[in-house]
Amino acid sequence: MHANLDQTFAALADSTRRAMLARLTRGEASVSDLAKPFLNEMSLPAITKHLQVLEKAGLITKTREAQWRPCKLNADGFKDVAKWMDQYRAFWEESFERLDEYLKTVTSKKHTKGKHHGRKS
Amino acid sequence: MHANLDQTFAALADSTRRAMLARLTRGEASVSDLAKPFLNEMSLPAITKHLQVLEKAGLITKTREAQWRPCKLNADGFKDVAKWMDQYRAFWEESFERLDEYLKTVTSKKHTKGKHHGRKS
DNA sequence: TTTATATTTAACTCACAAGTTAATTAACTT
DNA sequence: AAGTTAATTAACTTGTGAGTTAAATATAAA
Repeated sequence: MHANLDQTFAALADSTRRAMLARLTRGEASVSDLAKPFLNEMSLPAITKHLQVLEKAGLITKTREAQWRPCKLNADGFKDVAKWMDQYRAFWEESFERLDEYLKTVTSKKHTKGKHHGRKS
Repeated sequence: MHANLDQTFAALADSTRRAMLARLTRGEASVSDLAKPFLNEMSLPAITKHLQVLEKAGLITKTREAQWRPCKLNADGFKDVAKWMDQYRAFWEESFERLDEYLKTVTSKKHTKGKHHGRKS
């Protein structure tokens, strides 16, 4: 099932779904595990739908274990996004450097280096 | 005008808008420049709306020059996405490495290294 | 001042995403 | 077999995103 970027970005455009992904960085979780933080805000079928969106977007995979459906992150979707982002990396990293240059001219205090995700000094 | 991730990802979930961003990597462009490739598929007001979405998402900025509105990429939106992606980088890069390991076990041919965007060997 | 070019706003339609409740399927437990 | 827990499906409502056409605004050129 090959997701396209439209689906993947659309899946990411929802904070509930992003929170679910964040939870999954700490390891596999069942649907009800993932649902727990949201059951005061929305119903279980809503959760099921969110997970279906994430799965079709290639961001998670769901397996079966007795009556549970363990979910885990799927690298495919993330890779697609990362690959797409790569064509813009030069642009926004350059803009970090412009900021650095700027700060050097207006600031006497030293500003911490390596703040920008440790990349490119 | 501070965009949130919901808006930014939603803006990216449309191939017309992504094509506009791609065009802008080659430099500033007016609304009608950006519209040109799409005018057989959609009207000019539709283009205007797409650009408004991109602007509110913090992905482009629009300025004024006579009757034109030159647009250019805005690093802010890209940084936000990149920052968010960073918390998953370890995960999907690790999965590249797992793939490397796997390929070593099933393949006798050498497979090219540094293919994965040159990162992490 | 009129006309042409560039872009936006207004008002509307249509499709679809996100939520709901009620009913259903699936596997385990007693 | 009956009951419990986990998750999904069905059917529906509602809000919003993406497109439309027609009209309005803004600047430049004649």
